[in-house]
Amino acid sequence: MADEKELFRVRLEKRRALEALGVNPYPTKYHRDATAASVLADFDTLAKEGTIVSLAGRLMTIRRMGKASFAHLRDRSGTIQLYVRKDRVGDDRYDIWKKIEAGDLVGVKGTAFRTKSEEPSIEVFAIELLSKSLRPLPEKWHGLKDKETRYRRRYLDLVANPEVFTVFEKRSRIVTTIRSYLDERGFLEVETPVLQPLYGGASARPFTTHHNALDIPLYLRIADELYLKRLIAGGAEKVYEIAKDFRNEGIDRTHNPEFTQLELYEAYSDYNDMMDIVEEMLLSVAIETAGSGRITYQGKNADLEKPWKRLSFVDELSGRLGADILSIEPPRLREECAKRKIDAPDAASAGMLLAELFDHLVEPSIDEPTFVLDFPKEISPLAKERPDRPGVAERFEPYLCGMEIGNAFSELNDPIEQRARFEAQLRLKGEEREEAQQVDEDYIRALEQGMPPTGGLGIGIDRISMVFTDQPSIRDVIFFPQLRPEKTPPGD
RNA sequence: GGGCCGUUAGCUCAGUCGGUAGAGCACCUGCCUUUUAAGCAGGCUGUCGCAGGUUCGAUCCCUGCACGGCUCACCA
Repeated sequence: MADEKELFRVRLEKRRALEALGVNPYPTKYHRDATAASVLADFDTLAKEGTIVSLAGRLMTIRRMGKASFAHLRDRSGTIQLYVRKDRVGDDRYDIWKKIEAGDLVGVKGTAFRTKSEEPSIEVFAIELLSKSLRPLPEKWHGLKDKETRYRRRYLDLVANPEVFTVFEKRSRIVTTIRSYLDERGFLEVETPVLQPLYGGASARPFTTHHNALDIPLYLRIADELYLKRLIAGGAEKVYEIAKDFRNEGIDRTHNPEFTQLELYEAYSDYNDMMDIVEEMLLSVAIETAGSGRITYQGKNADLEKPWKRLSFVDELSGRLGADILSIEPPRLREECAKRKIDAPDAASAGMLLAELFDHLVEPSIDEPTFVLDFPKEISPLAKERPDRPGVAERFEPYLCGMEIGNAFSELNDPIEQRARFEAQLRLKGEEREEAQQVDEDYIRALEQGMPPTGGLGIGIDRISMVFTDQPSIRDVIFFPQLRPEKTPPGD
């Protein structure tokens, strides 16, 4: 009687028995006027005044003792003990109660009292089945640990491990805090196309789909950048979008094929203003989620109350290599890579080699909240060049707790230059054209119309959610992370 | 894609130096009106991830595969 099918059959049997007793196993509504937490918060008053409270939730445990039972009822707010006595609910209702089991959703009415051991409880006089559960609960003591099952059946994970909710509540507060921050500063929240005839705004492989009526290929966006900047060209001045992007690439602890990004653009600003926004906005997120700017991620501390460290990509890497990286020829860069056993694809350009070297030599040592500045222009096709430093882009990437959490720049708004940059990208990427920025002629036309000088910023919402909820994997901040489909789906 | 680890009952896990397997929880039956990892008595439960190989015999050893985790690589 313990294999899965048998457990299911036994529960179905109980459902039938309940129906035979005139019980609808799936009624439409239940009126409740309290939660476990609200009762516990106000317990002594409720007990003294004998107030009738009505609660609803899932039965997690039942301890039956013949003509009386104890059970724990859980709702989103918490857990409270129920005491069900035969002489209080009546013989008929007690027969029904005997067919209700752990995992079922019920509504109860009763009064507050403390047991001999002082546990605050509800003495129930009316109990109603609200939804029959046909599958067993995971182990009551050890819970559900298997990660695969937890990710695949998040509903079961949430039942077995309610603390998972707190991570997602925090994630929600993070997004709310960001919205308030931007709304208060006059930013307009907008929506731009997910389905795009050209993909752009990042270097990544897209998901491809097809529109039947138009009979054209469409791509799921890899970024919203180029559309948001069209709005800036149209005079929007301050816009943002918090949206899903899709990148057809590998999955690991920090990458999910669909992920959420904040992108914002502010006219008449530059990347320095974007740094101010990152510092201020994330401090407000930290205060909201952690109570202060001091946070801990996986044992590492970060203090967001201090200004972020500035680290120059070009200077730092030049220091490590003992030469000005912007004037090193590609063969020498290849040597440097080889010396350190860093993979250097034949097609890699100077800029790509520099990015490789940086990722291996500098990135691992980034610990404090840091803005990595001064990226080579060649790997920053949408960013303006620094007027005082040719070859260097007005761009930065914020790093929090060692993790890259975004990307920002003074937006390139010279249409002639932008076209040249797009074309250079296509040449550089060679066969890997799919990852290159495509030449978006309409975007260039928008720049030709005239886009003000603009600062732009992208922040990975999943990544910062990992940090602010102290979760080691992106899968722990996404309810339904992408997994390979189950080999044998349920349903026999 | 490479390396390492995992996969045994619904859940959490043990185990078999090769002889087709166990515990606790859950579940079933009975008793029990202040229990709380309720208790007592009795009971049920398995393609040991999948497929080959070696062997008289494989859940165990070997090979391949699947799924997952970690990690390296790739990838903003």
